[in-house]
Amino acid sequence: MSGQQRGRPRSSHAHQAVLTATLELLTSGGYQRLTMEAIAAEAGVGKQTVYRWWPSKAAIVAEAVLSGHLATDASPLAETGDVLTDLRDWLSGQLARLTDPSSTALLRGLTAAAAESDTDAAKLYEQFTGPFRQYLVQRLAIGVRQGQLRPDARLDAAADLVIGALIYRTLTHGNLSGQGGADDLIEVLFAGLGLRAGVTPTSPG
Amino acid sequence: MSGQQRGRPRSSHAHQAVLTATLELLTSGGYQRLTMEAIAAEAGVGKQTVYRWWPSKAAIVAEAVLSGHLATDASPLAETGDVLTDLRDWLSGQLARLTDPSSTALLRGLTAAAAESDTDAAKLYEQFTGPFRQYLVQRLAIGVRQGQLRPDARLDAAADLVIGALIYRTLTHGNLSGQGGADDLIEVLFAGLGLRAGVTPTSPG
Amino acid sequence: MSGQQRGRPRSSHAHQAVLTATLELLTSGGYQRLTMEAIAAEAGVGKQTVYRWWPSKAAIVAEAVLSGHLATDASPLAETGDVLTDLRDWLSGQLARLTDPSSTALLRGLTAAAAESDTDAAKLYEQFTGPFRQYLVQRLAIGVRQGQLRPDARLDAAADLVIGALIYRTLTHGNLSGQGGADDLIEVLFAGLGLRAGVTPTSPG
Amino acid sequence: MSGQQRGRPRSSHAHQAVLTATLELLTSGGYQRLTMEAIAAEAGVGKQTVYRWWPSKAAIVAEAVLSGHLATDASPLAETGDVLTDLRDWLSGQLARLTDPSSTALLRGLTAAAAESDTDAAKLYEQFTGPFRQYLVQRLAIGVRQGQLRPDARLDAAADLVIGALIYRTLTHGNLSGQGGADDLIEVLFAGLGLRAGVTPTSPG
DNA sequence: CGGTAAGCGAGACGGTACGTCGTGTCTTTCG
DNA sequence: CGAAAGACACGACGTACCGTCTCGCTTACCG
Repeated sequence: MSGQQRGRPRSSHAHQAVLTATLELLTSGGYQRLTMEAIAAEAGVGKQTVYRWWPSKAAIVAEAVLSGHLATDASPLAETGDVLTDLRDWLSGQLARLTDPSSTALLRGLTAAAAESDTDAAKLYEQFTGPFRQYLVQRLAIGVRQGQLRPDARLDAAADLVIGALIYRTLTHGNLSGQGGADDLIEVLFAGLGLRAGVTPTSPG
Repeated sequence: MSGQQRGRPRSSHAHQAVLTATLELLTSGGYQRLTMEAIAAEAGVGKQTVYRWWPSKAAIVAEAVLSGHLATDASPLAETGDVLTDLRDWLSGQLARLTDPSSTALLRGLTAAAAESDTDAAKLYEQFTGPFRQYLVQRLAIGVRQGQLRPDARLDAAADLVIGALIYRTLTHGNLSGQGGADDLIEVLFAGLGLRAGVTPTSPG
Repeated sequence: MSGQQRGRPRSSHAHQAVLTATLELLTSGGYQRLTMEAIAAEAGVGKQTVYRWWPSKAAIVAEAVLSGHLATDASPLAETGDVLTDLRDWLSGQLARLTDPSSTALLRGLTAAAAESDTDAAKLYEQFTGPFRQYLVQRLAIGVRQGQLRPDARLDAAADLVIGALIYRTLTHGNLSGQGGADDLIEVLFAGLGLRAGVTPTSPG
Repeated sequence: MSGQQRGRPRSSHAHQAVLTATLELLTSGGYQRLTMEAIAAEAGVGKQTVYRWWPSKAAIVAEAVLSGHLATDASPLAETGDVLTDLRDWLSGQLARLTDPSSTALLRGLTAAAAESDTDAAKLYEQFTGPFRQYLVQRLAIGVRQGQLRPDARLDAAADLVIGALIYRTLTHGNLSGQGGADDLIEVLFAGLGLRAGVTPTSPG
């Protein structure tokens, strides 16, 4: 009878409350207000409980991101059949979202969490950007299969360029011009991917 | 004129010592060791002196970057006449530098400094990446003038893509494959810039 | 009942250590060395713990005095049956003790603590001198009961005079002449200034 | 002789302003507000000027007291011919003055200044209380000469008792009962504790 | 009358201590 | 035996004064 549940079981309620509190504090007050004490207090949870489940602030943020508590808005790209349009729309949407203060707060907080921990940094960042990267590559791969893109296009590198630019622009430029910014990136990107005949990579207008 | 010198003039020695100490601590111990007290102690300076000159840690790092105390290795691109070669070499060099632990520590510290201050973030980041961006655009502009690149190429967007990718890869990937990584990025970039006939953008077999 | 014990109880060990450290620093280095940081360090205690228990330095000193951690040497007067002898001996003893550097350091520190806080001053002083005052009045009262002193003698006023003189002499005179000083005070106390016939010293009806 | 006047003479205006500022700060805000910087600022004087003239805060207070900038109200006792009345009136007046908040602030500040400096303490205190003591002894001596007091009365000891009691009562008791308090002290002083027959209070020859 | 020397207000300097806040660990009681 | 509560040792924060040190500017005496 040794394998039996002893003592009080872990409270999944506490677990959820911590993740929710983390979201709340991160989007509202930035990374500065995201202290372990504030998380515990906001969640109505003992500090020890937080430390029992997560080794660091970065770990909490990481799980909050992965578990969907943080609205990262990582959505698959549309598949209209035209990879150019789909990518442009997706990129415009992402840039639009990044004008929202809570999104920039989140991204900045994430960056801070990554920067502060030598060990968790890479992991955290990859977990956060992973889904975006995955959706991007998936859609581009379809474009390749459909003959719209060169078969030997470096999809991974392209995804890195796109995501890196998104983050970089968010962190540096105060105001992002939603549509124009996307078009410029698209412009550079698509010719690089070897867009074939009949498709004009230039922007509308 | 009322704005004349009153009281003891500010010590440029103290000023320099703080910037030097900031570099030392940032590259050696990471952003965690970069406390105001450590900076003051390392510089042999009173804390008040630090606060008298800079309002925040981010501001110190920003000036340390700009003043050249931090070896950011932002160098102009070579001009061999072949923009492809020049960009590839430069990119390889940057990626190689970013494998150096002190460089990643610096970049991470910079990111942390940017993330911790809502106000200084954009400014700090732009100051740090500004020179890189400028050199990139300059060389690409020459390529345009020499007819190697499309006259309507979006140089700014290309620079954003490159720098964003550099930072992103540094923060996420533990190990960067110096040559291959650069080639992939080059591959995507150059066709996008409308590389003309006779120049092969593909990587070495 | 809502007022029940929650969380970790306060450490009486820390409490004691602070009082002991206060004594040590006060008697050895004077009030200047008695800083909150020094107390915490000497006691092996966090500063926060000190502030959690006491609102000010004066409060710590006050409790250290009351709790007997500070050797104030407030002892009852002997009862040989002769109030004159008992008072003279006690007074000589106190004056002798006050030639001890650590005692003067303590008294001076106490005075400094009292002076630095408008609110705690009176309380602190009274707590310190209270026992002395009490023992004095007690012995004098016995003298009255035994018919050695006038039944209408102002014992409180006499005690104030004695204690005030002790403090005053300690703070002003560098060197106190143990025996002679006591005798002079005794002389005045017991016989007064010897008001001559026809003059009534008592207060108006 | 080399000791002749060279350079700009010291500004008596600055000197006066410092003493006045010291008074102002000491009586208004207590000893806590009496910082060197506050004195210099209030006096409109450079800090160095203050340090050039006085080695310590206690020294400033001491001179402020002596120079009459501080209204210590040390006045001679009246000489109506009746030493009892004169002393009682004087004592009542002093106790009345000591109910004034600015007077207690001054006395407390003085005590603090004395307590904080091992070296200046005695000197400072004696300078402050000296005049009071002197006036007291003078009047008592007249009483002796006029045959109202015993020729062998210990006048110095009596003065110490009176002044000590005044200070002690001010520092400890929140409210001093002007008249009654004086009468009690007078009672003890003049008639003593009324030692009964057969007991000789005098000291050894 | 110009030179020289010291005092002047101002304020930055290297320090120390302040009182607060956050860290990660611990020790209670309660469920 | 987990979880809340919260005290613990520790260390960094940003501020206030300390006593010292330059600055540019008087204000005297001097040769």
